Amino acid sequence: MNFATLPRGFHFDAFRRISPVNEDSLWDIIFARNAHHITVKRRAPALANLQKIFSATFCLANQRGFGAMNLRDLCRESGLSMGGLYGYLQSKDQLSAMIEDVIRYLCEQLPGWFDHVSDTTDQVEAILRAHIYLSEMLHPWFFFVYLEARTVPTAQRKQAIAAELAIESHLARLLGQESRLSNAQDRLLAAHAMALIQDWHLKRWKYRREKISIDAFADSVIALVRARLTGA
Amino acid sequence: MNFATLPRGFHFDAFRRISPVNEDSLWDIIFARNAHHITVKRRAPALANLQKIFSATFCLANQRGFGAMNLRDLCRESGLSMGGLYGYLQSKDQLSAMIEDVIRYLCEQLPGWFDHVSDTTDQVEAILRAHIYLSEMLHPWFFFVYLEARTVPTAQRKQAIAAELAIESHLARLLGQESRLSNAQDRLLAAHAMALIQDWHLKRWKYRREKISIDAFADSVIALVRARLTGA
DNA sequence: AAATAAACCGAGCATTTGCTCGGTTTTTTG
DNA sequence: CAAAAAACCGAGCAAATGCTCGGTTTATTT
Repeated sequence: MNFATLPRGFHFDAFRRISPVNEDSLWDIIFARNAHHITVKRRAPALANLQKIFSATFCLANQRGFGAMNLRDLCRESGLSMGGLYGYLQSKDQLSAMIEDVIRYLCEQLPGWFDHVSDTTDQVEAILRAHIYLSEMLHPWFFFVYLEARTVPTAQRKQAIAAELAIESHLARLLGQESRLSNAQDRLLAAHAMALIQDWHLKRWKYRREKISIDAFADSVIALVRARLTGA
Repeated sequence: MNFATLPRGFHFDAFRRISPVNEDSLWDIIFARNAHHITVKRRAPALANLQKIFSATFCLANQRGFGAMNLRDLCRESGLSMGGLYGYLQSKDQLSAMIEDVIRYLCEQLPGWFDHVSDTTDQVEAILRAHIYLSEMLHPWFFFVYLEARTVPTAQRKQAIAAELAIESHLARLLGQESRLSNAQDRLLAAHAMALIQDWHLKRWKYRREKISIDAFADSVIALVRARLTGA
C-alpha cells in the first residue's frame, strides 16, 4: 500500500493515481472472490464478460431497480446469451450478492489504509475522503448496493450491517480522542459523517447538475465535521 | 395552521400534538387526491381499505423491495381480494405513484408552515426539525419513497426531483442571509442538511438499535448546521 | 322488506420470468 | 491440423405474475 505518500487533505486526482482498486482492477477482485462458482475458468473471457454483465446490470437496475430488471433484458444489454450468463452466476439473486460482497469487502479494508496517519483528526479526514473518492470511482457499484441492499439474502445483509456499524464505530472512536463532546455526541457525529459521504453517490445527479466537483463536495463535508469538532 | 404556537427549538411531542397531518389523517388526503381513479366512492370502506392496502404494501415492499412484491402477497397481507384491490388502483405501478405523490405534496407544503418565523436561522431549524419529525410519523412512507423513487413513471419522477431541489434552494437562500460563507458553500450546506435529515428514515434501524431518540438526533443535526454557520 | 346500488370476491387468461440442457462454436493443446 | 476442452447459444419448460370479469355479498335507499 502506498497511501502513506498521500499529503494531508489529498484530493481526488491524487487518490485515484495511487489507489490499487479502481474501475479496471475491480474485475480481478470479482473473479477471484467468486472463482468457486464461476464455471468459466479462462481468465481473459471471464474478465471481459464480467465487465459486460455488471455494466449491463447497472445500466438496467440502477434505473428501474433490480427487481424490475429481468434476465432477458440483461442478455440483450450485455450481449451474452442466457446460457453464457449462467456460466458466471447460479441465480439472479447471486448477481446482487456478488456486487454487495465486493463493495463490503472494500469498505472493510478502507479504514486500515490510513492507520499510519498519526493525527487522529487527520485520520478521520483521510478515511472520509477515501470513502467519497472510492464511491466516485465505483459509483454504480455503491449506488446499487445502497438501494438494493434489501434484495440480498438475510445472512449477507447482516454482514453488511455489521460492516457499516464497524466503520462508524471506528470513526466515533477516533473522533472521541480529539473532541470535547460526549460519547453519545461522538457517535452521532460519526453517523452524520456516514450519511454525508453516502450522499455523494446517492445524489450524484444533483451535484452534477449544479456543477459541484467532487473535491468541493469533500472539502465541504470535512469543513462541516471539523466545525462541529472545534466549534461552540 | 397553528405552527405559530410552537416554541423555538420545539421537539417531537410538541410537533406531533399540533401537526394537522399524521398517521391517521393521511388516509383522508390520499382518498381526496386519488378520488378520480378510485372506483369505491363510499368514504368509510375506502379509508379502511386504503389503510389495509398501504400498510400491507409497506410491510412487504419495505422489506424485499417493491419490484419483488407481487399482488398475491399483497392480497394475503391486506386481507382484500384481487378484485377488491383493483377498486383502489388501476395498476401495480399506480400504487407506488400514489405513495410518491402524497409525500411529495407534503414536502412541498412543509417549508411554508414556518414563514412566520422572523429569525432566518430559527426558520431553517424549524424546517429541518419539521422534516425529521414528519418523516418519523410517516416513516414507512418516506422510506418507501426514498428507496423506490426510481419505479415511478418519468414525468412524476421529474416532479419529485424538482420538489427536492426547491426545498434545498429555499434552505440555501435562508442560510445565505445569515452566513459568512460563499453562495456555493451555502448551497452545499443546504444539500448536507437534506442528507442528514433523510438519514433519519433511511437508517432508523441503526438509531433504534443504539437507543438514540429522535430528539437527540434532531438536536445533533441542528448543532452540526449551526456550528458550520457560526464556526471558523 | 323489496329494490337498487355499491363493494367485493377469486378462478382463469395471457404474458412474463428464472432457469436448464442438448447442441454448436470457439479456443487451446499436442 | 486434428483432437480435446472450454465457452457459448437460445429454444423450451414450469412456475409466477399482472390483470379481468362474471358472479356474489353487503350496504343503502325508498
